[in-house]
Amino acid sequence: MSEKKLANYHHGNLKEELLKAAISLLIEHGSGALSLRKVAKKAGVSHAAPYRHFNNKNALLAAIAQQGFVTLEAQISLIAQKFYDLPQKQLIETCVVYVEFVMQSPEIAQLMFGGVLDIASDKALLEASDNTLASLLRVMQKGSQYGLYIKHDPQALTLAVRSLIHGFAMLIIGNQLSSTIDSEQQVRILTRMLCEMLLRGIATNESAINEKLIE
Amino acid sequence: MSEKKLANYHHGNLKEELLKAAISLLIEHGSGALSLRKVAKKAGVSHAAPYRHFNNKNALLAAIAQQGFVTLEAQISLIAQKFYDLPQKQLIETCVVYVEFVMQSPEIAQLMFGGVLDIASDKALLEASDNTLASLLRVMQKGSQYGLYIKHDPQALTLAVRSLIHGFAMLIIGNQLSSTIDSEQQVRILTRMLCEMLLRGIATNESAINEKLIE
DNA sequence: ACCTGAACACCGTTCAAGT
DNA sequence: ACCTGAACACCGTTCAAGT
Repeated sequence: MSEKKLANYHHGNLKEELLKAAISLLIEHGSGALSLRKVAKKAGVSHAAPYRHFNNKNALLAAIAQQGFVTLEAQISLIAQKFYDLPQKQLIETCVVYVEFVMQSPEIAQLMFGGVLDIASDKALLEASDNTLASLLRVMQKGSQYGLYIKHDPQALTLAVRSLIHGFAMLIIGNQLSSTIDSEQQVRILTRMLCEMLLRGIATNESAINEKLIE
Repeated sequence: MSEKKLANYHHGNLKEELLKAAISLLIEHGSGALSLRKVAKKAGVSHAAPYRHFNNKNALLAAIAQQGFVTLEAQISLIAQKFYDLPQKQLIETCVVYVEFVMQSPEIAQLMFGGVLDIASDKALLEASDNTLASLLRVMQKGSQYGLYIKHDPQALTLAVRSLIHGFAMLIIGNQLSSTIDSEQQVRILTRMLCEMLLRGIATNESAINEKLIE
């Protein structure tokens, strides 16, 4: 007993260990079952040890969310790079990647987007969040440069795409689409369909002319 | 002491009292601070009393979510009735109402949509959720009858509108749009803008033709 | 500098006992 | 039938004390 304990006593990377332990508990048993004490136990330290590395439980959760934003940003940037000269494909594949990320890590997505954490109060978290948004904005700016979109500025375009795909992803992990969704393949198809609908519109030309949209 | 206590002892509407107490605690102090024991205290009963009326804490939360779905459904149906022969206005005002509901009751919205509750396992909750979705579907069907939309079936149209507006609303309460949003009036404007973008599309005709959307 | 163990004020849930 | 009070196994957080 004492041998392993002594070896780990000042191991220096307890912060990383705690993060890894927390993430694996989160994925295995859900956020409802995640306690700091279990994280500490899983990392092999006392329940008070995490407080050397995180101010409180929320700070640990914020670190997980931050890591989530970094991962998502990397995936979006990878897509942007992969389809450098195909802005419309960039857009669609970015949306696919976004939805797949949320579906693959629903608990982490809830930490990132659920509003429990005060993003603005954590500098590193805010930066990671901003970077993710910036990568999406870049995709839309690219499309604008290619003359892909009508009138609207990239900020508005980003908000529209972001809302659409975020809503779809959150509906999925919120179990609001259980009757609509049955396979991962279908999610890809629906994501593309939604992008197509936003890109081309869902109104007929006649109705768009015949009825005033804004009173 | 005994007078009031005896009067309330078998008051019969403790279930309603508990719900009201829970909702007011939820609104005042957030879901993180909501405990069954505080709810019981606020309702003036012992901490074990709620278990006569709810199987567990989640059952209480499910009842709150159910009530939320009923309220939202009523608001959507009211809009549909108010603009009976203006399907496009129906759509836009429904979206406005949806976003305003979520903004006004973010904690309840999280219960409804956050995925913590297993909606399918609670008959009453599932029914309320289904009714809400049905009211939105009816709005889209109405528009289809009026020839407002191109090709897509009402299910697909509903998914698109729902994703867009749900995403926008959840981004707002998830504090993801703090730099974009500053007033309630602006939310209305942005909601209308997003609806318009989905209705008319964001792609130029040229780009929609020049580049294949689906590989 | 880093971790432990006891302590405190909370939880959700159960259950015998009271009315 | 409905509620109470004690009890249990958990929490997050703090802090003196150990190495």
